[in-house]
Amino acid sequence: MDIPKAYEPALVEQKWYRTWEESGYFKADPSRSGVPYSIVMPPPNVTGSLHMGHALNITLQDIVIRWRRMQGLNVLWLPGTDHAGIATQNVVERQLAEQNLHRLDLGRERFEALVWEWKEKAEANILSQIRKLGSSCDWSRTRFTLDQGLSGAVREVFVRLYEAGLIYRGEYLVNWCPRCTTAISDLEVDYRPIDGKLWHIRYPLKGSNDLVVVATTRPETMLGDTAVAVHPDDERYFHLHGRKIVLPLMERDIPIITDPFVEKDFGTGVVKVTPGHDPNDFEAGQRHHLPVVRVIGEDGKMTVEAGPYSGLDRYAARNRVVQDLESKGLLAKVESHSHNVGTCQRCETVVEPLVSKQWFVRVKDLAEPAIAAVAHGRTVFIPENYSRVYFEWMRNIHDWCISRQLWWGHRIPAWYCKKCGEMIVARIEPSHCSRCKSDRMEQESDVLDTWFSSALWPFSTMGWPEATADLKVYYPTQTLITGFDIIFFWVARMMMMGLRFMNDVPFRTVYINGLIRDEQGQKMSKSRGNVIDPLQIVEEYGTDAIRFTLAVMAVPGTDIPFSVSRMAGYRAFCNKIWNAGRFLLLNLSAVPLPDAEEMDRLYSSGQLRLEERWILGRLQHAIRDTNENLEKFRFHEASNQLYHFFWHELCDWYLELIKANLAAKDKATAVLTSKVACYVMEVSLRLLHPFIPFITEELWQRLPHSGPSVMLSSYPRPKPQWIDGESIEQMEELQEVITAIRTARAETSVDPRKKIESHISCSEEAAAFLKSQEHHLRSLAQLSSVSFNAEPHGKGLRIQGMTKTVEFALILDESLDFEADRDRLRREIARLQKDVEKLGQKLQSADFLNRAPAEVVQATRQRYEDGLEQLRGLQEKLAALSGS
RNA sequence: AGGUGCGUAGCUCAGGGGAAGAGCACUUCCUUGACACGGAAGGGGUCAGCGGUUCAAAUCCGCUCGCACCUACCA
Repeated sequence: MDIPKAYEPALVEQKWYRTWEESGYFKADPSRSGVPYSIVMPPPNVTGSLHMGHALNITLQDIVIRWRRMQGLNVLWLPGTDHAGIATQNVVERQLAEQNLHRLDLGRERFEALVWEWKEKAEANILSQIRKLGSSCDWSRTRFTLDQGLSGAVREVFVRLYEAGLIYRGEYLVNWCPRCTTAISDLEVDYRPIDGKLWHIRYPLKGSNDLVVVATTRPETMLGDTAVAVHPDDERYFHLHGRKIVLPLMERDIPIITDPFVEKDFGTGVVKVTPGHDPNDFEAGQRHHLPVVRVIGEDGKMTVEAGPYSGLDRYAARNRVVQDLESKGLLAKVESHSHNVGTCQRCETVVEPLVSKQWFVRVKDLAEPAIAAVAHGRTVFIPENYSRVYFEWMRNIHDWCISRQLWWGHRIPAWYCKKCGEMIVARIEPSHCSRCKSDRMEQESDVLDTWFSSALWPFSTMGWPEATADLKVYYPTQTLITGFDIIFFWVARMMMMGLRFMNDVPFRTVYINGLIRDEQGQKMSKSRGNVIDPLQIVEEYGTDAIRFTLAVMAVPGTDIPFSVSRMAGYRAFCNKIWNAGRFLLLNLSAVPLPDAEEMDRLYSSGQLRLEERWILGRLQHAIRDTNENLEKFRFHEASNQLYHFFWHELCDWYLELIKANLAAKDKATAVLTSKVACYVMEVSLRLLHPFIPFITEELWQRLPHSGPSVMLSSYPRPKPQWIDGESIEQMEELQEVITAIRTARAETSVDPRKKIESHISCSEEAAAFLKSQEHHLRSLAQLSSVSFNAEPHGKGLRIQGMTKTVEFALILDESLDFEADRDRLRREIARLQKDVEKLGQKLQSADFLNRAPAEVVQATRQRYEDGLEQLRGLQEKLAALSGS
């Protein structure tokens, strides 16, 4: 048998992935039987390549999908990518900038062509990375948000919402990025603390020599002031009510208004009102019907409305305004003041709030059913507290600005008549104006916010608005797995759109995965230089190792400090699995894999030995736990528990215990042992497959199996009747005795290879049991002989020890370290004494005896008595040793 | 300002009302024919602090301290 000593992922991953894909194992078929189970993959942006967050997200989805597929469900996992408007446009713009070019130099068409070129490359790269992670998604259904089909869905939704009055166009204050030269939504603004200044400016009161002092962090906006406001109840300023201000520098009269939005305690309690450049002021302006003066333009420079400051950059204008005020004696004082400044999430430029004509979705009516759906549990968040995050935002939702002044995205399906100005919103480009019949129509140049198309993803990808078989079978999807950072951006909007256009929630469960951080818990970022490239990790450690690591660390909703050293531990686990398989391959008698009936027969035939009944029982536990944990999306517990089962039960004990029998000269014994071992291994591989698909497939194929692929085999279901309490207890006893003997040997520095004589005294019952397992005692504890309840013959030195049920002596014919032995005994005695004391106290308490459940009291008493007895024994041994 | 989460072994983290867990690191020993990406054994924790509920609290509740994050907004 040609099987390498160490698992080499590179040799198997590509091979199996290609086989799976080419055999069509990933393909969904709406016409097949089985309960549908679908997931749409959160589409990665075509901005670059996958990061660890994607690796986590994709791994978890694949685990769920492979598990459900093996359970026999009718599975669809639909992959794809997102055009990511601003982000992708920025990437290409940056490349142009390197050649000293701007997109305006190219024009819209040529620029778009360039972005498409980029997209093709990025997408190909991303999809191949997704493959490398072992993802079993249906590639025949791969979608891209700018695909023809999806674009059709976008248009359809836009038109329907417009016709329903839920989309409107108007002049409002929006967040504007002067660098990207586009509007961005509230969610795309990051606030950062900035050490700024608070300028106190004297505003002359009209018709008097009085001055009113206002405080501002943005003096340049005063050029656009159209009022000054005070709180209506502020006694200090009652005399100002109804008066006017002569706005300095601009020398125009503006009213003093009263409005409760003014905070009396901040600054001077008098605030300048600039409806054109501040969200609060904009609203105040609407309340008081103030004119809007736009002094800062879309390029971040002062407009003609700024008079003498026109053409200056907004920051240059600030300096000039301050200088001019100072020279006129109108600057009362300057304080340093730290405050939050909004910046563009994509390019970090300070955002300029400004009034412009934009498209909006009226969102209240859409939000209501989406709130209700979660409130009624039609969609459930895991962990559950994220529903609070969702509610909080949904209940305070603002209209959604969906237009972007970009070139990369879905062009808004609105046309304007160049002749009469009529606007037409339509599914197909109108050939002429419906009002004046002119054929000089021009399409709206704005594109839609990326999230507008992403919001349709769960159904647009399945062919909506056509009534496709996919939609019928696979919508709503079962599960969405995504990060908390896009609950508002994406999850909430999919909820709204799904309910509106499909009349049902887009997914039953939203599992929120955590953020991947570095080992020190720092966010991974290029600027910190702590980014780990998942594909590089895959090359170094293998896909299975990274997948298992991510699964083990995936505690729902909490961040994951990704640790390479920890992953090395899970690579070792893969290697362990490999070698367990290798061991069987090298030692099995040639037997076919026993089927379920044969195993049932064997189990009830009474031929199975302790270790076999035990491991079959433990296997059922593992099966049950894995299924239960996956059901609850507890990936970390599912995988951790499998790790423990496979390594520390199956490998450490079971495989060790069957070695002799596997190699037994007695053919029947060897065959029986082989059969059970085959079975245990085969089930374990199936159990592990969703987590570590490659190594399990490779071993499964090499070992006795039936069927074309482990990924198509059935997922193990527990057989509770194979959980045999007696074998588990007996096994524990055996393990305890073996471990105690090993400990005694190790601590007294007996040569580990030396077979030694042993003597055990215990109850008749225990003796009978241990006698039946004598071969195991000998091989695992390195004993030459075991005698029971008889005085040891021979006069060698003795090491003594005990467990709950036995006392033992190991006979040596050479000197040994008695002091070490005494030390060991003293330590054990001290430890036991503490325990026993604590238990004794508990048992003294009448409250405990009366109120604690009977089985707890019983268990406590048992432990107490065992402890006492052990303590007595140990003290005797110590005394004997000290005497010698 | 409001909210959420976290503080458990040297490090990174699970667990969660009835005997402290994992990976890595550490100590000692072992190249015995699955595996040194290994085996055996071991050291190491008043589970942030203070109070409360309970027969029983690392676990539930309250407060304090420290650390993250989210939302809102600060003229």
